[in-house]
Amino acid sequence: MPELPEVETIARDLRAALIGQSVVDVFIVNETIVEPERDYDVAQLIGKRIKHIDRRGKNLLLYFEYGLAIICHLKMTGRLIVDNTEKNHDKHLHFWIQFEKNRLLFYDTRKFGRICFISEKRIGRHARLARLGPEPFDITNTRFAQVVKARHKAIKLTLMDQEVIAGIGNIYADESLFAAGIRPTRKSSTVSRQQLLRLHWHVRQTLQKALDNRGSSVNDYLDGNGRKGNFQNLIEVYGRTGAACRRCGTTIKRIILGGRSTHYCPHCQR
DNA sequence: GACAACCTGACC
DNA sequence: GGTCAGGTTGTC
Repeated sequence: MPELPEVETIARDLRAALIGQSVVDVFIVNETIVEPERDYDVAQLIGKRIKHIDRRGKNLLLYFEYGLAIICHLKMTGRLIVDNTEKNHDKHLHFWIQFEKNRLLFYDTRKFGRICFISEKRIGRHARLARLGPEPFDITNTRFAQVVKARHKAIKLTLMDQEVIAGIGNIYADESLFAAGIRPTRKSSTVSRQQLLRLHWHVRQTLQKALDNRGSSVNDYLDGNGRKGNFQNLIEVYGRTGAACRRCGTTIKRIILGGRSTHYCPHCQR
């Protein structure tokens, strides 16, 4: 479910609520969401303070004292919510940490999400993190144009390729390409350097706007406080199949690309 | 590249 | 009953 703006919003919410608190207890309700390779026993978290919380691509990183860390990927329906009122017997609650003042709960309807108990010094070598490309807000526009142009597949698939750029998923790939006026099916390598420089600007613009609106709650997404985002109300093409393009009135088209629904305006995007 | 797999729920 | 869903990974 969550892409960069959603994961970043959650990271900020968790940061505000949890930093500095000690772990009182940890509960794994469902082992299937825990990656089998662990650097330490979860009981070791008890008594340790949470030092900082980061995001890398769509991964959330929790750092505790004594070099203990947790990597969390929410995949499609995962949620990380700070809540003290929630009962523990929800069907989709798989993991939670009791802190001094708050409780952090991990829910996931489809159980695609994963939690990894890893030592801080090995985080960079975790298989999923090690392969991630640069963050869209860190990469320079010239470098962006370079790495995108080097790929020989549909530009939407390049944008969603986490090894090229980290954090862009189905919603923001569609929205960024609409903003830049580029058809999702165009081969990356055939898009001009000028167009790619513009695209990078629109990618950052789109992600920033989504961030300012606390992410998109199209289906399941809730922020770290259990509230919906607002960006779903500002979406131009994603999920608007058959509706009129707000820019030109043409009917928004839906095709399948890389197995994912892809939405675009046949008139505005060439 | 396309496709199935991992899962559950919503909707037609 | 079938289709679809903010993701990733492995197999043709």
